[in-house]
Amino acid sequence: MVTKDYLTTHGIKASAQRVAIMDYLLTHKTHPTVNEIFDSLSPSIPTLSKTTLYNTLKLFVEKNVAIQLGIDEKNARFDGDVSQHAHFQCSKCGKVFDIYPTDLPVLTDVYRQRIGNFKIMNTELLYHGYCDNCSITIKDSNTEA
Amino acid sequence: MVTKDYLTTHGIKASAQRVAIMDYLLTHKTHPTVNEIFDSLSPSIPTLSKTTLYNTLKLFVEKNVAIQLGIDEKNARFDGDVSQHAHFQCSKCGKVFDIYPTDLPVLTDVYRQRIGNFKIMNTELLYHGYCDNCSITIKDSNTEA
DNA sequence: CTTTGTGCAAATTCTTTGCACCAAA
DNA sequence: TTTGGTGCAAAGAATTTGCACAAAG
Repeated sequence: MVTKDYLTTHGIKASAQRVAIMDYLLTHKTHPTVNEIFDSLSPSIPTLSKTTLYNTLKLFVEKNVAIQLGIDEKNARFDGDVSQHAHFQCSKCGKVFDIYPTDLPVLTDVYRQRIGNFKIMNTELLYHGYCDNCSITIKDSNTEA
Repeated sequence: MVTKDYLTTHGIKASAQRVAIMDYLLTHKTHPTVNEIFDSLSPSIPTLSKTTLYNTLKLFVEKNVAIQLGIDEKNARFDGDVSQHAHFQCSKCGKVFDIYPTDLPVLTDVYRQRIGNFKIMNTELLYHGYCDNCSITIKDSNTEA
């Protein structure tokens, strides 16, 4: 299985849980919260615990096979796409979307530099606003959360 | 007092608590957490409650006299500087620094645009790494948190 | 009075920790 | 065996909620 190799390549010992979690991240590019991952994997791995999820996701971030997003003020969200890209969260529906550098006027230069004497290890570009779908409906109703 | 006018100008009714909190934000550009603000103001306003802090900060963000930062995964942090600027958090000491566009190669163009069909209301550019001070000490010790 | 702000206490939610059990090398 | 992974239950921390009292118009 590819995911297993992907983990071992990055210095992570494979286990059924870890493979399942990595699989989930690579398959569902929805920037899931811990709970969302848990709810999705629980049926197939009934014994799965939140503790393992937290442990594993922390490990993934340390080993650079996942990133933790700061875009959602409520929950930690995770992304198995570690390539350089920005995120957009809709303030109405809460969904998080990927925005790749090609969609942006200028961006890549800003990344991974030294600013003054600060050594930058990683960069996060976040946008909040209204997505395609909610930009329209927001005019009709005030059904904000 | 200037702060009081500042609040009323932005459609916020002034109260002793609100003025004190806004004052704190404008004076201490340290991107404080709720607890930091609470600990600082408690001595002078002994009855101050966290509830009021949460209420007030939420109100400030809604009225655009403060922004809530997503840079710190642990706690919400607030900034009374609503001008466009980026933030850097040191992974070692935890301090948050302001980075203004002039310090960056390109930045302002990226802001406040429409990307595809998304309507962007606000933008946050976050950097994680090691600050001036910790860039040096990190070589000597492994005293990471 | 009437509306709005404040703050205590309790409840919720998210995350971490301690410890015992399991599995693989 | 020995080491490392898993998961339950409890603890901890941050934030929200319900409600009563106080303040201002």
